[in-house]
Amino acid sequence: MPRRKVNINRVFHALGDATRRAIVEKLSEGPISVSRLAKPLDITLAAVLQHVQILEESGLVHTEKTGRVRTCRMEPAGLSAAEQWIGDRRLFWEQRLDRLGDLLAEPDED
Amino acid sequence: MPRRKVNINRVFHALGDATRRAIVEKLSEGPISVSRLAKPLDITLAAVLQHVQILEESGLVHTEKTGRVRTCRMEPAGLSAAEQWIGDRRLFWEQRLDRLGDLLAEPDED
DNA sequence: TGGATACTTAAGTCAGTACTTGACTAATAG
DNA sequence: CTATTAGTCAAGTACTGACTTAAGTATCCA
Repeated sequence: MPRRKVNINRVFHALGDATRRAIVEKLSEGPISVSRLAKPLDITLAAVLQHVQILEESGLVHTEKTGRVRTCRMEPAGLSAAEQWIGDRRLFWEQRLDRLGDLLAEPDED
Repeated sequence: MPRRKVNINRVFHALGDATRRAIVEKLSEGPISVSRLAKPLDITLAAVLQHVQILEESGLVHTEKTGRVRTCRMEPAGLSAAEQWIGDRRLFWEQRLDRLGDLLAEPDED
């Protein structure tokens, strides 16, 4: 159950940034703190936090603070929403090709 | 075979814009001219053209000019690349859950 | 208690992006 | 041939978005 409603608009916007995709890649290996997320990235902790917030608002990521550490984890529903949007497009595309194929396959020569 | 190399970075960036996703939605129903693409959108033709160019550079869309009409069509490889990136993330996520499940499932077996 | 750690917040900078306008070219219909 | 249609190009503007710095809070450790 997602803790926050997924917004497809925000999800795609969030994934549009390479740094945020790098964060998602890291998070898909498992939960991790903000500062450990920041370590391999060449930007300040404050900047990483901003990215994390955007990811959280999109519904892709959930975070939780325990003591002074904020732990980030994937919220798979966000990615699923994006995947489904893409899948829907492919569905349209394939249905269209099917109809096209039907037309071309018509055995109506004489 | 894609006419242009797909760049995952550009693909996600292109999909990050709502207007461009609307264009992709329209194109997934079938090829269409730039001006017909522009009609339902509340922006100028020039702006639409700019979006189409970005989509083309990302490898999501292919366009071709015949006479004075430029026809745009989907290039499915672009969407597939994005879908695969997402799928890969989910794979990592699920593998992690599996390992976690294994640990939790058998406290005193063997 | 005091210093280090892990964020958090606010403000500001700067580049990139979406969009417009206006002038232009090329194809096509009357 | 002329008018219209369809797109193209080049500036220019306004806004957004990524990033930084700097100062602040809360927690943890010795």
